[in-house]
Parts: sequence; C-alpha cells; structure tokens
Amino acid sequence: METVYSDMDTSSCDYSFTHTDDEDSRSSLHPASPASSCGKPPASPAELQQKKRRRGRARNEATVHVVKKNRRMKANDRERNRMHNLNDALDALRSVLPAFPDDTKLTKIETLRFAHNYIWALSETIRIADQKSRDPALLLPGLSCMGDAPSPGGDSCSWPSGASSSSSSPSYSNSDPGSPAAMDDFGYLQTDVVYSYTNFVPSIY
DNA sequence: TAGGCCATCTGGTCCT
DNA sequence: AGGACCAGATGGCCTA
Repeated sequence: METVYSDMDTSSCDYSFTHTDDEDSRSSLHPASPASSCGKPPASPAELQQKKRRRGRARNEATVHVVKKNRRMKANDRERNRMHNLNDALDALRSVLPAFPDDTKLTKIETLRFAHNYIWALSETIRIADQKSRDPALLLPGLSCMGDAPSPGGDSCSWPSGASSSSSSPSYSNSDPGSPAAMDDFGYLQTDVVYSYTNFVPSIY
C-alpha cells in the first residue's frame, strides 16, 4: 500500500512525499518531485519572497509530519511490546495449567477459559475437602470420585450440579468437539485435585 | 477455499 | 504531553 503525503502547499511543488509500509520501518521520506521541475515561468522578486515564506511553512509542516511519524513509530513499538508482554503472561498461564497429552498449544481464548474453569475446579475441591475435614461423615452424592482413592478408570465421576450454594458451575464451558483439547484418554492421576480436575476436563472444555 | 488464529498498525480515549 | 489501553482493520499462515 502506498500513501501519498501531500499536506503541504502543493502549489509550491515542494515536499510532496510518498510513503510505503516498507519505508515506515526505515523512516524515510522521499521528495516526490524536485522544486525546480514545476514547469512554471520564473517568478518576480515578490513572488519569490512569498514562495520562500511558503517554503518555510512547508518545512515546518514537514517537520511536524516527521515528528508525528516518529511518535507513531514509537507508539507502534510500545504497542508491540505491550502485546508481547501480554503473550508472555499467557504463556506463563499456560505453563501452570495441566498440559495436554498431545502437546497442543491452547489458543488465547482457550487458555483463558481453561484457566477460569480450572481455578473454579480447584476451589471446589478445596471447599469440598474442607467440608469433609469438618464432618467426615458427610458424603456428597455425585462426588464419590473425590475421595482418597480415585478410581483410575475415571468412571462416573462428575461434578454435581449445584453442589453448593456458594459455587457456580463455570460459565465458560466450551464443548466444541473440534477443539484440540477434546480428548478421551487424559491419564494424569497425580493428586486428588488433578484427578478431580482431569475428570472435570471433558465438561469444562 | 473458507474460516480461525495471530501479529501488527492505527486512531481514539483515558490516565498520570 | 506522553504513555497505556483498547478496539477495529488488515494481511499472513495454517488447517479442514
């Protein structure tokens, strides 16, 4: 794409710039046409004087233009860095989330939704464990898999709908079958938390 | 080839 | 005034 910068006094044939995206990175401005090639007859001293003034103004505008351009480039640079920081944070988030067997990198939106649901699952686990520690006799129906001995088969473990008045099921439930994380054999059984999480995965994703 | 995801640019707005 | 943040536009790459 080429943009023509000609916000100067065009009648003077001075300082008309062409600009391409490539040139942006090099911060170059090209005079499109030399001032002497306007094909006009020689001007009177008064006209020359006026022309000089106009050219001075054009130079000022050219300076303003260059300043603006430099400011834009700096802003672009900052924006780029900002987005890189954001991506680094997303990578850090991915790194603390359980990895998937097929090593598929979660997309940005998937990472955020996954993290949201994962946090929810963990807090549910803590809450239920806390409840159980206070009253061991308390057995929550539908959470039989949350005990001390998770069944590796991961059979009918599921999160009870409305297990608590203080908890709500994750709002981000993407059950898109085409999603890279929709997997069947997710066999990480390191802790109860992870176990409950892994059993939860099919429904949170 | 369409659709999804991503990086980058850009202009506007808000904040310090 | 300058930087941070945001959202829209655009183009490239990849995959079904």
